[in-house]
Amino acid sequence: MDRAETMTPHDLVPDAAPSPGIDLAQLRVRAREVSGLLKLLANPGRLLIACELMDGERTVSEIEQRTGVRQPNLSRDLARLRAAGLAATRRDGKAVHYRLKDSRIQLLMTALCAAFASDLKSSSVASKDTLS
Amino acid sequence: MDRAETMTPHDLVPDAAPSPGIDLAQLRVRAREVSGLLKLLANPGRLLIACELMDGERTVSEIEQRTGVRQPNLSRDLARLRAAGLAATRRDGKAVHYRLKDSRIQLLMTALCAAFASDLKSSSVASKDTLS
DNA sequence: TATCAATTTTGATAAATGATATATGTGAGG
DNA sequence: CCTCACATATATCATTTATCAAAATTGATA
Repeated sequence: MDRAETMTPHDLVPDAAPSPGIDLAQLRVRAREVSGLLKLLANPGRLLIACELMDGERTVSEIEQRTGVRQPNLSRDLARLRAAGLAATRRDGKAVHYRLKDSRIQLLMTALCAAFASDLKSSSVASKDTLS
Repeated sequence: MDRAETMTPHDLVPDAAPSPGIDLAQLRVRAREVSGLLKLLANPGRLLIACELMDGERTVSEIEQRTGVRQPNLSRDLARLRAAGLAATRRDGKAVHYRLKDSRIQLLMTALCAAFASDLKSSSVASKDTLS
């Protein structure tokens, strides 16, 4: 296929780090943990769930309606978020309210918004997952 | 098991959005695309690879040495990054140099650094993946 | 050709996913 | 108290996808 196709001359890309002062050390050391967090968001359904929770507390049924993720799968995904310490719950009668608990996921979601917000140059990064 | 166990009173968590002005609309609309990008980083090896490329251009062998990802797997992961339009290559004799191409992955990596940099309260988000 | 660098392929195993069925837990009425 | 309906949780299963290691392949240089 197209192995090393682009072949751009190096001169066009200064070899320096793009963002000068960022500290990658923690990321390297905790690569497992970080990638685990990313994996939780690396699914269209769970990403939509996270979007919902960014708006504040939401009931399971509310999330189901608004994301289209089917209830059993939704419940499973919410359980995953809880197990990872990213979400917490509160029961009010029959309904269970979910909310985000961990600040890192909020930082991350905010960064994602910044990266994709007014980003018209949509790339080819795609996924084959369906939506539950 | 422990269904809705935490039961924290709602009062402790104001229902308002944590970050006021962020625009989740794009994230929702492009959930597939975004989760596809996240999936690429949602693996310890690939995350380490991305860390390397944040520092600038790197040869495949350099990345192999520094990340410990075995060469055939490394090559496949780099190919994924290329296919997603996130990385570009330049050949110099036998060596192929990789570099990051897309600004979104850089924003994302920077955000990850910010989220995990001086974050001592390590959570239980973990992954079972090994390192290639 | 011999050799080193990088890529692709293959096969085995594990994990995620989506669908469906079933169970639990809670409040409302009888 | 008992049962029903509703909200949520869990179990299970078939299918897809990701993972890693090992082997075979291509590319470039000496």
